This record gives sequence, structure tokens and C-alpha cells, in this order.
Amino acid sequence: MMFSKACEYGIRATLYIAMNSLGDKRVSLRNIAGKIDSPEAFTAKILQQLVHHDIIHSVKGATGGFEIEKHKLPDITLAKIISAIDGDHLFHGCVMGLSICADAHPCPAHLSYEKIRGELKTMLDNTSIYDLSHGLETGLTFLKQ
Amino acid sequence: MMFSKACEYGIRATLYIAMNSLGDKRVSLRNIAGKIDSPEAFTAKILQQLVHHDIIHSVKGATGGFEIEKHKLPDITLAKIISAIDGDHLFHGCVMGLSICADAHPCPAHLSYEKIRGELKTMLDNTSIYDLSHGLETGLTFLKQ
DNA sequence: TTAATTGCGGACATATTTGTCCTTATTTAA
DNA sequence: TTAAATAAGGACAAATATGTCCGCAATTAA
Repeated sequence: MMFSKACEYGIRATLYIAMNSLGDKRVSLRNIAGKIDSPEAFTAKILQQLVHHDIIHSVKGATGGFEIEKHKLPDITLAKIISAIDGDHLFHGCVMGLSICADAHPCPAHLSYEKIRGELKTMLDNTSIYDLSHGLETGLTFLKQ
Repeated sequence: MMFSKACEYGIRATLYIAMNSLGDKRVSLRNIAGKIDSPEAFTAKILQQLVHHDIIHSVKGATGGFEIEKHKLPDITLAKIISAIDGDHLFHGCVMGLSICADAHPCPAHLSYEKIRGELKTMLDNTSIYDLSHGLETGLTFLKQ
């Protein structure tokens, strides 16, 4: 896959939390892992990363859980989630792994690869959790099988 | 990075072998690893995969080494090298890791992701080792720093 | 035939990713 | 105050990717 497992779980989890935050509901780790079909303890680690990156918010104690402030939703893009979890090496570095590869000293595939990567980055920058939750609400798309 | 280390080495190695085959020179593992700056023993494993996939050809014994039949060069695409080494899961599967995700039952990011992936696939399908070696020969691009 | 050179392939070693377990701190409700 | 529910986080475990080592087989040249 293009992204790590951690990233896939992170995107699904953020989206599930977002859906619930739109309805002013806070959700627990157990609830999230159950609904997005991910390993619970591993998902906990990923949620912690997202909390540290200030993408989601957590509340401890009974009735605690995870939530996202509604006004943040349009600002949380796929690119931000991916950078928080996988780092931004997907958006940098040579296709062939050369340490020196730039417009002025390109590897053989540099030009065509940069074009695609730019388009990928644009797409991930322009796709927000708010956008994605819209399709889910209207039943056009799905989070589970 | 988008591809595995093995894949990066595989692309660099294939390209280096291609350059030499154009000059009717066979190259040894040691030579290849030295020139593309990759770990020798690990590169050996990758070259074996490429041999098994009939992408490169090997000759045992003294004066042996690796080569590519010239007429094959235009047919060896980046996509084929990547599939041989990493498999084709880059070109399949859901961005979010859902097992059921298709046009008829799409995950929230399905549509925009499929578009990018299609463009990536097209680029990798249309970029041959022959094309890439051209830039190297003319000094427009580089294989090493 | 012998020695040198090379690819092949199995076994092993290390690093990273993925995943689990358990204790602690925090909060709520009884 | 006590018990239950929750997130936080450290330590560990398993799986996968990356990398190394060594002996074997094939080929060539002396």
C-alpha cells in the first residue's frame, strides 16, 4: 500500500471521531477500534500521536474519550494526518533513493515523478476530514465493509 | 519513500545494467553494487528476483555477470520492476485499508485517490529503462551523486 | 586439472513496523 | 470514599524489511 498500516488506521479513526463530533458525541478507544476494525492497543498509540499533533483532542476518565472541535474539521487534511503519523518523507526524497536529486541534478525519473507527487500532494492537501465525512453522512461512501 | 529500498536498488541496478548492455558489456554484482552505491549481498537477492522475473539475464562463472538483451530494453518499464520486487499491491487496495472498497462501494477517499493512482500507474507503465538510459547517456540525468 | 571468478541460495543478524500487555493517572458516579 | 471507566505510556512480543555470511555450482583461463 501507499501508506503504512498506522496511517490507514489513523485516517479511519480520525474520520470516525469526526463523524461523532459532528453529533457532539465523544467516543472511546474501544468504540473506535471496534467500529473501524483495528487492533485496540495499536490504535491507542496512533491516537496518542494525533493528540500530540493537536489533530484530535482527548479527555481522560469515565465518560472520557476522543473528539475533534468542529471548527477544526475543514482544516484537518489527509496530508496532515499522514505527516503526523508517517512523517513527510512521502513528499520528499528521490524515487530511486539518490541522496542528491533535484531539478538541477535530476535522477532519470525525476521529472515525471515530481509531477505525479505534486498531484498527490495537492489532492491530500485539498481533501479534508470535513469533506470526507460529508460522503459518509449522505451514505455515498463507507467506512466499513 | 513511495517504494521500498529493495525497489530503489532494483531500479538503479537495472538501469546500470542497461547502460552497460547498450555497450555490449556484462557487469558483475560487485561492479553494480559499487556503482549504484548499494549493499552488495542485499543487491544480490534483488538481482535474483529480477532474473526470476526474466527482466535481466545472468551468466555464471568467471567473466559472468548480468546483462539485458537490447531488444528488451523498451519493454522493461518501471512498473514491471516494481511489480517484480514489491508485488503489485501499490496498484491495488484501498487508501484507508478497507478490504471492500470499489467504485460501487467506495471509501470516502476512493474517487480522488483512484485518479492519482491511475496517473501514477500510467507514468510507471510508460517509463521504460530504455527511455531513462537515454537521459543518462546524454548527460542530462544522473545515477549517482 | 587446478585455481580464480562469478552467480545462487540457504541460514542467520539487525532494524523497523506492527501489535500486545500491564501499570498508572484521571475523572465520574454511586 | 470507593469502584468503575477511561486515556497515557512503558515494556515487551511478533512480523516484516533490510542486510550479512558462507558454502555450492558453473564457467573460464592458466
